[in-house]
This record gives sequence, C-alpha cells and structure tokens, in this order.
Amino acid sequence: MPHQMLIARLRSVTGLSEQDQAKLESMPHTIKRFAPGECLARQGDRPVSCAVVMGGFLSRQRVASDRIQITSFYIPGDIPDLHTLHFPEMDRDLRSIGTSIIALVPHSYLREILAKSAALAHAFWPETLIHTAIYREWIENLGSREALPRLAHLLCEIAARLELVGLLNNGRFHVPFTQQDIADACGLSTVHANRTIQELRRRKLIEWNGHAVDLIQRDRLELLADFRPSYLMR
Amino acid sequence: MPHQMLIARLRSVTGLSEQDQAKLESMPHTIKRFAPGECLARQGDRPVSCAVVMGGFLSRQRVASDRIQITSFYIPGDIPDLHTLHFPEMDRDLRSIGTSIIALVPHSYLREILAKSAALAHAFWPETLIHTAIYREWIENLGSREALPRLAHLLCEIAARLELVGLLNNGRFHVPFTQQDIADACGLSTVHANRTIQELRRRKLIEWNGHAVDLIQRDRLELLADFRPSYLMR
DNA sequence: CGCGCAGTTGATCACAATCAATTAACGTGG
DNA sequence: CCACGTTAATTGATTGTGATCAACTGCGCG
Repeated sequence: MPHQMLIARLRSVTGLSEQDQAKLESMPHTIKRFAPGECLARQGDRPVSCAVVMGGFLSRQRVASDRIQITSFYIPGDIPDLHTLHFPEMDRDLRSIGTSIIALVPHSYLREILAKSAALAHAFWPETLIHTAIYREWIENLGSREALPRLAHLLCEIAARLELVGLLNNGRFHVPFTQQDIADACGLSTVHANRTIQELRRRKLIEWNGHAVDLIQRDRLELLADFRPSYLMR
Repeated sequence: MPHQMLIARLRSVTGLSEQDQAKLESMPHTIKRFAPGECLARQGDRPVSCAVVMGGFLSRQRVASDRIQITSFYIPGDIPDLHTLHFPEMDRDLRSIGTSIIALVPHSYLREILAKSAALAHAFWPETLIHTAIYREWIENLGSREALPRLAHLLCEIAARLELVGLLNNGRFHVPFTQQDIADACGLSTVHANRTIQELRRRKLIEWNGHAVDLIQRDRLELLADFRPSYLMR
C-alpha cells in the first residue's frame, strides 16, 4: 500500500464501497529510490505508471534557455503525474530534489479500477484539483507579490502542506532544497533569493540552517506573505 | 444542450455508452446573460450549478490590496467552476469581461450522472486537467519571461484556445479585454502593458484596434513568446 | 589536501513601477 | 449639435526592485 496519508485522503471520499476500499489498500506498486537531481521522467516521456511520493521531494521544472522555472514541488503523499492517465505525455521534467522514495503504480491497474467504479474516479479527481488550486496561488504569488512576501508565501505553503501529512514539527521541517531551487521556483536570481532569505532571518521570522527550516514566528510570516491555507484543504 | 464544442470534446472520450451520450446532450441548463464587470460568483461563494461559457469571456481574479491578479481567462466552451463539484467554495471571484452568455448546469444533475457512470467521470476530469496545464504555462510565463514575450505568450494562448473552438479567423479574433485586464493577467502595470503592446505593434507582429486583435505574423509572435500549443490539446 | 558546490557580499545596471499629464473615443444631457 | 463627464490609451520623467557580474568564504567529500 502506497503512502498512508494518500490512502486516508482517498478513503475519506464518500460513496466508496468495501470493494473500492480494498482496491486502494491492495494497490500493486514497486518502490524505487531516486538520487539527488535524478529525473523520474522527462518532458515528452509517456510514463506507464504513476508516481506516489513516499519520501523526499520532487520538482516539476523546465529548462528555458538559461533559466530553470520550477512550476511545482511535490511532497510525500502527492501523485505528481496522475494526469498522465488522461494526457499521456509529460509536459515537463520531474526531478528528485535530494534523495526520494517513490512508489510506482501501473497505469493499467489505475485505469482498470477507475473504469469500473465512478466512486473511485471521484476519489482520485480531487488529487489533481488540489494541485490546480496550488497553481493558482503560485500565479498570484509570481504575478503580484514582490520578493520578500513571495518567498515567504512559498515557505508557508510548504510548511502547511507538510503539516497535513504530519511532517511538520512545531514549525520546523526538513527540505533538501538549495537556494537555487527556491530561486527557480520564485522566479528570482539566486543572489536575490539569498538576500531575501537573509532578510527573513534578520526579521527573526525564520531560521534556516543547512536543510532544516524553522518558522519561528509562523503567524507573522503568514501575515507578511498574505498566506491563507484554505486552498490546501477540501 | 450547452456549448457544442464542449459536448463534442466530452463525447470524444472513449467508452461512453449511448446512455451517457444522451445524458450529455440533454443536460438541463438555464441561460443567463452577464453585464461587463459583473461577477458570476465571488470568493467564498458556494455555487449550486456549474457555468458553461456560451459566449464572451470570463476572468478568475482576486483583489490583493491594491493590485488585481487575474489567474485565468475562460472562453466559450470552458467550465470555469467545474471544481466546485468537489471543493464547493470558490477561491476567487469569477467575473464577466464584457458581456457574456452563460449556461448554468445544476450540480445535482452533474453529481447524479457522474456518480452513475465512471466513463462520464473520465470525460469531465480532463476538462479540469486542461486548465491545470494552462496554469503551469502561466507560472512559467510570469516567473521566467519578461514583459514582451510574456504578453506575446498570453496572446498566442488566447488565439490558440479560440482557434480550438472555431473563434479565430485567419489570426484575427475579438476580445473584450482592456489593457488593464491584460496587465492584471501578466503582472504588469497598465502603463507598461501599453508600452509592451505598442512594441508588438511597432514590430508589426500584431494589430490591435478597439476589441479586434490581429496576429499578422503569428509564427514570429509564437517564436518571440516561445509558445508551443501542445499543452492545450489532449 | 584540494576541488567543487552552496552560500554570502559588494558594485553596477536595466526593466518595469510609479507619478503625472495629455490625448482620444464615446455617451449623455442641455 | 455642442459641452461635459467618463473611460481607455498614450507619453514622459523619475524611482526602485531585482538581475548580473565578480569575488570570496566555508564546508563536505574524494
């Protein structure tokens, strides 16, 4: 059984029969480990299975001439390529940030159980809708906030998402990100991302040593970022 | 029967029974007209029906203190609030740009037919996935392109989407947008959006008089914008 | 021990925001 | 039919955020 939080989310949808629930529990899958920077899939690939993040972080990204733009991060419990069930081709690279543990579930199995049960289709659909809502927030973040609140918003979002899968400890969490990754997600240069992080530190809103981030004044950080987490829940 | 292109898209999904197809054709709906600037739904609303755009344009947007950020445009054939079937609350305002004609289809009906047929669920799911792909492109657009290619990309996207529903005439199309709307979508000031449009005109890539836009050198515009339309198709 | 990468810092430059006017287009009412 | 108000588009001047270029530091690792 892939990630338990994912299973719990899927099961929480009403209308699932005992059978459906059993199909979720007994989902066939193979576990695979990916090295830092390794690509699970590249733009143009047509994966034959969906990836469930069990541990670690992934990014969806594209190399645009000189810059890299990251369009999303994926954390444990996410299925970054669920849409390939309908649109087989990956539009962007899917890369492991740091080491990650991935459960691969064959398309064939998912297609089969989804075709047989409308309730299961209703359970999986929201998994893509959540990320749609996140994309909308990113558009707002990139289009309307300047560097400081923009970076703050990203941190708040990651913390909130980690919290939902139990990976946040009192405002503290671990990320494999480099400042380059943060810059690529926020559409900033590394230099400016660095300065912005320093400004957050200077204001005593966060601590960030190595791969450990601590939101020491989470409420004030969320205020600065104009962050409201409701979009992450259903 | 709401928008014919939408119906055609939905019907093109394999595995639909005669019954399913009939349910699509005979979808109950009421037609409503919205005035320029009027809101179909506001942030926090819980609509009881889904809106199918029959004519005109909508924007999803949010007033952020001083600025407005538009996160998406909707054109005929789109269902901007299909996700409210799963997440009942609107996260942003849905506004009519110019006058628009909307078909409202009750949630209750959609829920009923989707609950009974897994195939229908598979037909509607991609309607949200297309917009997810569009969001990803917007993130890249806002995060990694500067004003000129950014605005060009938006124009290319709108043209390509209109083309898919037969509303593009030899590179020419009609939009009710003001330059303010374009600016709000691109994360630019009106002044700079204006200058950027003028630069596109100066380079003889577009003509834009009143509400009529003409991509007189579409290929060169797409080159400038680094636009590839594959993300709009399935 | 040295190489390389991540992070930090400083100096300079450019794109785009802001502020401030001006012009054009369009309705409406006198 | 013209005066007026309103909204959209245009232009110029100035300011500032964030990019770029260029060292330099500290640390982990082979």
